[in-house]
Amino acid sequence: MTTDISATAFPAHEHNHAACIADALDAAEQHCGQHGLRFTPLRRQVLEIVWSRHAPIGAYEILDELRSESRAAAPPTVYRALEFLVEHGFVHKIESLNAFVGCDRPGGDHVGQFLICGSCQQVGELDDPDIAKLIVKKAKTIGFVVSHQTIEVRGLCCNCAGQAHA
Amino acid sequence: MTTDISATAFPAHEHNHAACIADALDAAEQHCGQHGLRFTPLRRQVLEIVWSRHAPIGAYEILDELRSESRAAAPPTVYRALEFLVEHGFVHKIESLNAFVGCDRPGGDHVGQFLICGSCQQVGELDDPDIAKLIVKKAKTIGFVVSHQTIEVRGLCCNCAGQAHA
DNA sequence: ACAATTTATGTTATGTTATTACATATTTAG
DNA sequence: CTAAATATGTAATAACATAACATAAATTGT
Repeated sequence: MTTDISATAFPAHEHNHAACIADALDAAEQHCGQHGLRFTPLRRQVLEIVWSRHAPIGAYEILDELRSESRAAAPPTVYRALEFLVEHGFVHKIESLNAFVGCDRPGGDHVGQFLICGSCQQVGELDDPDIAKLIVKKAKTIGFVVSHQTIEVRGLCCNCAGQAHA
Repeated sequence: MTTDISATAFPAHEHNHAACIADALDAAEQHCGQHGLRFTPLRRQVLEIVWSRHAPIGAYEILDELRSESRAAAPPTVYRALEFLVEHGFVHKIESLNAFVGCDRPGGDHVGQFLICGSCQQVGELDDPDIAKLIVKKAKTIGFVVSHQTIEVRGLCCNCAGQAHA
C-alpha cells in the first residue's frame, strides 16, 4: 500500500498558515518560471485568496475579496484567473461545492481525491495511485477508457472525528 | 474481483428503451409501495423525463419538458420532485454536470460511481464495492471517517472508444 | 364522514454560479 | 518599433438553485 498524502491534508489548528501561503505562491511562481507561464499580479492575488484557508472558497467570495483589496473586478476576472490556476494545477475545483481549493503540487496531472470535512469544512487531498488505478481497472472491465477522475469524499477529518464523541 | 455492473451501463444503441423506462418506473412504484412513499403523478412524470435517455438532463430541461406536457411548473416544482427522487435512489445527481440521471436500483444506499462518456454523453454506473472500500481504507490512514463518496469519471464508453480509431 | 394535521404542489420573487461578447491594455516576437 | 498574441476590463445575460408563502390534496384520529 503506497499511500501518498499531500501536504494539504488537514493541518493542525496552530500551524503556520502564512508559511502555507508563501510556499504555495513560491511553488506556483517557480513552476510558471520553468514553463513559460505568466504568473501575473492578478493570478497571484487570486491564488493567495484561495489559499487564505484550507477550505473551499466560491468564485464570488474571491470576487468580493479582490474588490476589498481595491482591484477592479467582475466575474470574468475571477473565472479567468481560476481557469488558469486550475489548468496548471495550482487550484482544484470541488465540483460538489462549486468552490475552489489550493493545491501545492503544480503540474496538475495528478488525480485529486478530496476529503471534505462536514464539520470544519476543511479539505484534504489524497493523491493515491492505488485508488486511481483500481478505478481505471474496474472501468476497463466494461470497456470504458478513463481520461479524468473526480473523487470527492464527505466525512469527518482527523481533528473533528475525534471531538465527535468528546 | 467482484465487479458488479449496473443495468444502466451503456446499453447498445438498438436497445429497447421503452422497456428501460417502464422497468425503472415499475421499480420506483414498487419501492414506494413497499416503503409508504407517495409516488405522485408529478414525481412519476419527472422520473419518466429523466429516464428519457441514458444521459444526464438538467433541471431546466426537465422544466421545459414538463411545460411542453402542459403541466404548470416552475423551478421549485422540478427541484422538489428531484429531491424526492434523489433521496430515494431513483435518480442521481451528477455534480460535475449539474444534471441528473436515472438509477434503476431504488434504495439509494449504494455508492454511485459514474462513468461519463465524453463522446455520446451517456452515463454508466459502476457500483463497485472494492472501490468504495479502498477509498474508506485509504481515508482512514489519515484519520478521515467517510460518510459519502462522489465519484465521477470521464472518458470514452465501450461503444465510443472503439469508434475512435475507426 | 368530518375535522385536524401532514404532505405535496403552485406561484412569485430572488439568490447564486458561470459565460458571452466586445473593448482596452499589456506583453512578446519579429 | 510594429504586429501579433495574450491578458484584463466591463456590461449584459445565461444557467442553476432556493426562499417564502399560498393552495390543494392525502392521511390520521375521532
